[in-house]
Amino acid sequence: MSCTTTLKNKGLKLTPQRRLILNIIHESGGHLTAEEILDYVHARVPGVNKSTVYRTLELLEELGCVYKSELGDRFIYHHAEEGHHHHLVCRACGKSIDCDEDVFLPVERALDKKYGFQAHFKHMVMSGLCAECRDKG
Amino acid sequence: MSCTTTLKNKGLKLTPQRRLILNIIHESGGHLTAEEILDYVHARVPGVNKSTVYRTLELLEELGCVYKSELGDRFIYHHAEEGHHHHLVCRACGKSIDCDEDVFLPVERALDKKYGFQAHFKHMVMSGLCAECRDKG
DNA sequence: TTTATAATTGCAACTGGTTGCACCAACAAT
DNA sequence: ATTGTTGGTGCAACCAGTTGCAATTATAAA
Ligand SMILES: [Mn+2]
Ligand SMILES: [Mn+2]
Ligand SMILES: [Zn+2]
Ligand SMILES: [Zn+2]
Repeated sequence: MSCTTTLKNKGLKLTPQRRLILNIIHESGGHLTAEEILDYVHARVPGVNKSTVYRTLELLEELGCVYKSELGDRFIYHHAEEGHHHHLVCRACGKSIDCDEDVFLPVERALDKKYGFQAHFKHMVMSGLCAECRDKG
Repeated sequence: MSCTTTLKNKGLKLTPQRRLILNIIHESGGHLTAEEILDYVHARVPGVNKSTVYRTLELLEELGCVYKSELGDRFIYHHAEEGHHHHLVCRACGKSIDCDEDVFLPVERALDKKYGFQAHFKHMVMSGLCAECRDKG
């Protein structure tokens, strides 16, 4: 479902500020921090308040329109309708490998079967050792 | 390996402040926020500075002595030598289900096989729908 | 012991992000 | 058209957590 209809279905409004923030995340193709988004917003419409931006990001995440992922020491935002994938980040060399979205299917099935729990793993960022760094160290 | 030897092996010191923080996390049995840890530290030794506490928590996490997990809107610290498990948190009713640590083994094996990437999933907190709430909604 | 080196802490200033609140805009009911 | 209600924004004060730095401590070399 599109962000626009998700908002409307909940009686929420697609204000100019929200449209602007959604456009910025969408055009970027993913991986913007809140601070970067705030900068882009100010570059286009200087008057928008930072609390509006942070509140909008929180709202969009709760609605499932964007995903928030912990990447190293910061958080990045990713449009939910972009191509789905995960990231493997090497803690030794810092390299990031794109990862197929299906690797978590066995976990989702096991959690459902054992606990009746319905979980979805979206745009996960995993820290670990890449093949090269593992062979060295 | 124990925290003490991990520190010594890296030329780092087990100062009274660090020992105190480790004891607090260990005795709690897990799930303390940084702010709660800071409060417990001040209750025992009022002079310790907050920057020391935050820097110590960051250090212990990097060393792998404690795990930091995102639980809802806050972060909790968990002693690495406590019993290993994960948490399933229902986003509808808030209930937390303890989860077997082995559920991520298929993912760890798949990442290793497909990408040569070595990842370890420790004390994960997963958001989703529990059985009861799924049946209702 | 004396000196050099590196680790650690406390302090104070700073910053990213949050919160309470008054005002404003959209919309529905009368 | 008027009123009532709900949602959204800007503003300013606030707070948790970070950072730079000088002073302190432990350790090792001379
Ligand atoms: Mn991505
Ligand atoms: Mn736990
Ligand atoms: Zn690597
Ligand atoms: Zn539930």
